[in-house]
Amino acid sequence: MRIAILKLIEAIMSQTILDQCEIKGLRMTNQRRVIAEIIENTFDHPDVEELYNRASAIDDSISIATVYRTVKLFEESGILDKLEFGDGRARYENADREHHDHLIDINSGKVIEFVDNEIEKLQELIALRLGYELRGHKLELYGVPIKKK
Amino acid sequence: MRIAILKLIEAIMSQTILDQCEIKGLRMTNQRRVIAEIIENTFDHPDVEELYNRASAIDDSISIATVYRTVKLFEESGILDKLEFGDGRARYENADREHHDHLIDINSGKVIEFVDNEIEKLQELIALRLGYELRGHKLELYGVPIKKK
DNA sequence: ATTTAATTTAAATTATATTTCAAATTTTCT
DNA sequence: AGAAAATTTGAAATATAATTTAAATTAAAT
Repeated sequence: MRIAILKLIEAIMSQTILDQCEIKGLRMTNQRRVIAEIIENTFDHPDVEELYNRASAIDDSISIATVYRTVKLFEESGILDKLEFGDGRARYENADREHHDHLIDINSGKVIEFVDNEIEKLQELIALRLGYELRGHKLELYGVPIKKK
Repeated sequence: MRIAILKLIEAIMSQTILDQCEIKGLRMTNQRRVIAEIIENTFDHPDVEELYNRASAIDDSISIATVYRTVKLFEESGILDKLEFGDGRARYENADREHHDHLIDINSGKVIEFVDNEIEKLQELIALRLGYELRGHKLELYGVPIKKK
């Protein structure tokens, strides 16, 4: 019973991207539904090209121009976050996803996600000290695995 | 006397970019000298366009192609560090400068440098917890100025 | 000083992300 | 269903950072 209530709350809280589109009165085309669906179930940071590949696998009539238009639309609607990693391409992630940073294994290239509240708070504090309100950050740690004997 | 010794040590330690070019056997043209000079006395993070502007002010025969070529050469020689913020252009700074992180004003694009020992230590700790030995990191804070009344 | 090899210039080219266009299609409204 | 408006397609166009090219210049070596 309590579990049922929790699930209900969860259902109310977690709007799907489709719901958000609905609320915002966006006209829902099949292309937008496909892209929304992909973003919904994506936990990485695809660029437009990659989104286009994934979308094409589901509906191969989608054009890359539509992907560009849709991510722009979704971003302006607050559904997507645009990320700029310095490689020239914009990357996107579900704006609903929880924040995380990355640790990159410089031997294997493996990427580990982590969140550390202390460091999050410290960053805000540092920004504040410098007279700024923190709006975002990018933290990447580069390391090598510690050998165990 | 002790101060004199300190100054001597400092002189030995702090090679100019010109010295570094010498050591690396790079052919020294006037254009390269001008660019080296600018970087030596620069404490911000100019992009190529900006370096070109500053260089042109000193020697207006310098072409932007040379600036591109020279920053590439200097970067490959470890004289310059290439920075990639999210705006598509590469920025450069003297590789000799002490480590620091960056706070980027997302309204003006202004870049503020900072060092925070607590956050440095915390990063090592986080890496350690994840089973890694920290070898490097990249931290950028993005913020907006706090309005004062 | 002369020679050789590297470098520079200015313009053209490449590379690549993103936007735009006209025509065709699809969605929404009545 | 039918009409109007928005959207999509595929290709072409745009924007712009970075690289390359050929001819001219310059640095370094002899």
